[in-house]
Amino acid sequence: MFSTSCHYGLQAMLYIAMHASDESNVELKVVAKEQDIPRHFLSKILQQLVKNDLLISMKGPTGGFRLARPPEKITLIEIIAAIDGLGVFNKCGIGFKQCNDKNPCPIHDDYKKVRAEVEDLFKSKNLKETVEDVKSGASIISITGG
Amino acid sequence: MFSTSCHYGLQAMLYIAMHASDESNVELKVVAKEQDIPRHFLSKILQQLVKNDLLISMKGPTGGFRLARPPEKITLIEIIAAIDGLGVFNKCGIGFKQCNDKNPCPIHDDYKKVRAEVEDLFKSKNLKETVEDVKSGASIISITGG
DNA sequence: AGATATTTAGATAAAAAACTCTAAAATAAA
DNA sequence: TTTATTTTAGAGTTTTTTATCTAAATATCT
Repeated sequence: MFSTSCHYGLQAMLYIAMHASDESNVELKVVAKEQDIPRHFLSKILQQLVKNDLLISMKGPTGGFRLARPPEKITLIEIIAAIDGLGVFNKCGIGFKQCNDKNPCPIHDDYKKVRAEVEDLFKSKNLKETVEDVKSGASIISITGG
Repeated sequence: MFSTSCHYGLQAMLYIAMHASDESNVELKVVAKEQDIPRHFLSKILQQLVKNDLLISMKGPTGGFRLARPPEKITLIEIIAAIDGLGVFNKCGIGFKQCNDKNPCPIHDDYKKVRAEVEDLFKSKNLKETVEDVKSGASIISITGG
């Protein structure tokens, strides 16, 4: 569904939402280690999220990353949009370039419907909700990190 | 969602279902040209579909490819299974390896549901239906080929 | 048998994605 | 002001995916 980079981005954002605050950052190396993501690769991804105003970064000691906005104001689809783009939610299921509402492929209508459901799912879920889910024990985001 | 190979495989199967019969084959080069797929690349994909008993191939003049079974006995998910495998329908939406029903990620339940809907869509659609859709003018599978 | 047409197979190449390394820039703390 | 620590940036590598080329195998037709 999404690229590896996009998965890493989502995972990292979830981790940062859990562990950073208005007064404290979480370091790249910690995210990388806890979420088992290649450090330098993650570095590029977080830079991209900074550029897209989803994260704030600070250099030097006590530096690191924190959310650019309150977690309830960041939905998962924004993270996807920043990394993979929203193309996935607009592409033909069979890969026909010319497929659209006027020129539908044999599964166009059905596929369009479920595609929209997936999109709605990521659009409706924000980081605050994911943090609450993890803190309540309803779900997990890493083996160690809860 | 699926790899380029998988898209090509689906497109080619749809084309062959439209243009081959019990007594006639359709040639690789025709599928490649009409569906705008790189010829030698498509060759590998069709070989894979032959090995998975979805196509029959014949060499020499009048040779080519035809369906291994009646089109109503081939569902789209079999094509996907032969090329990409069914992994897509079983993977975490956020990319967590450890995510499952016991250890759910924050979107596990929702994602699982829509993932199953996508799977059902490809499971329920067979090649006969797609051919009928195209022949009735309800949908298209290529610019030239109807 | 010979000519022609087709798939099969293997080697190779190009492009994209995933990942690594090193050095520079910035900043907090001692 | 120096040192230590962290992000940033750019180049470079590896792996995977996508695509191409050539020759062999097979089959049809004359």
